[in-house]
Amino acid sequence: MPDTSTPTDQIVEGLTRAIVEHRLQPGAKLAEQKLADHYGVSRTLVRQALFQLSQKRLIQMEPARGAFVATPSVSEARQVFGVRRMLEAEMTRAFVRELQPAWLKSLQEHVAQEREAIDQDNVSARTELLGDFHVRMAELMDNPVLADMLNDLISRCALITLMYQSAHAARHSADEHAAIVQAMAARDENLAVSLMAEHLHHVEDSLMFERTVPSNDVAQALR
Amino acid sequence: MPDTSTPTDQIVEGLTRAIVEHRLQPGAKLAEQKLADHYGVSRTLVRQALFQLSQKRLIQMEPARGAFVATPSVSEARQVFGVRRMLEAEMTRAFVRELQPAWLKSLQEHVAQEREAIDQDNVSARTELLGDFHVRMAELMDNPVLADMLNDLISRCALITLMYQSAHAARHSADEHAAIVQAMAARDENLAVSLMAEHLHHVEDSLMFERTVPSNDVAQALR
DNA sequence: AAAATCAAAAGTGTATACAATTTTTTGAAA
DNA sequence: TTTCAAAAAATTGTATACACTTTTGATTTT
Repeated sequence: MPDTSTPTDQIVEGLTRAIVEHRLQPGAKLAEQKLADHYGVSRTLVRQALFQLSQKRLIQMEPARGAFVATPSVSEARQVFGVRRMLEAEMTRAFVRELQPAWLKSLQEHVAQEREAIDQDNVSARTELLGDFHVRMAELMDNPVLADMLNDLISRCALITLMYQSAHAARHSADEHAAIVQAMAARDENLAVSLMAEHLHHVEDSLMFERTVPSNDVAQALR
Repeated sequence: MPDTSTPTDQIVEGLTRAIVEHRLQPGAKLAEQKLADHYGVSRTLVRQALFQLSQKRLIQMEPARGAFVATPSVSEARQVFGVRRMLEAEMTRAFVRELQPAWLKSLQEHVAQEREAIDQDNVSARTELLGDFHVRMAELMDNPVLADMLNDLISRCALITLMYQSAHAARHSADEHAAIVQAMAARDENLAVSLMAEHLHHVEDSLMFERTVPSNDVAQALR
């Protein structure tokens, strides 16, 4: 496919994946020149990318000290999940009310993909798919504003989520997604909404384990 | 107070105000060099500010063509209000559940300020205050994640809202805010939630009038 | 007169240069 | 050896330079 995005977008993309997949440890320093060398561009473009990432709260910039992979606090994590519950409960309600057969099919296929990735122990794929389930709902409802917003929230969660989520918890998530889709198929609005709320509670509760300590080497993490 | 923000932040701030207060018309070209001259900095800083604004959807950047004040479509406006209803209904519920006396007092004072600005026909102040009512709730709940998110959504609305909102509609909004606070004071969770949902519907419905056409001159708009 | 064409001007995209700040290293004194 | 101080190196913040694209406007063609 022909490079549809700007160089800056590619850097944002690459760093986002590295952060969300935890190849870059929270707190890791992101030195501009090193990134520039890695991507074969000047610091100008790297800086643009870093500014964008700081707005998405994936990195934190300290004046004159540089950019660091964000280290969201437990309190911030709880706030993010709290907002997700507020938003997604009502989103689920609207989804069931406007439900179209094609939407169900799409979500069912999505859950199948999740299970495949989990069975294959593909951590980065399963992570992305588990988050995308929620974004997919917004997309199906043809609401890009909602989809964008969820995407941001979920990226932010990912920094926390993937820090802690076990394969077991991932399978649990996929099962809960399936149960939600089933409630939707039965047009049971209240059940779907409460399953979604519970699901988000479970994900939140499954998180706060101690972390592993991945590599801190930028060049290696970006491959 | 000692310049707490970076030069870039000041440009973002200045442009945000100019856009939200409609001194810069939707669609207006934002030429980098003109902005740089106005703020007495180089294009470098202006570009950083423009990128930030484009992420907040206040401006739209077209490759090699430059930055333009966003012109949100009616469909996008409806999506933004839809998301706000989803989010703020549940926020209102949580607010009443955790209600503290000091929160009520703060909101009551806020409504008083709104009415003062409306009585004095201070359009930019009333606009800001009417939006801030919603952000204030999130702040009182001590949830910066929610507050930030609402702030972004409301800025985005402002582009639409203030384009169309009459003094009459503004007073109506303030009255509805007062009614919501009253329901909160009575600890009537369901009433507060439904008043909030209705309020957002009313604001949305009051908007879609034809627009006036303000100045298109960047230098003048920024004073 | 309207449409098409091409040169000049203006504007954006990226790299580089340099000043200001922070971090690291070095070396001397306690 | 540890601690502190100063110098050196590395890094960030901003401005400028230049290539490339778009826009403008004059000129030619139909």
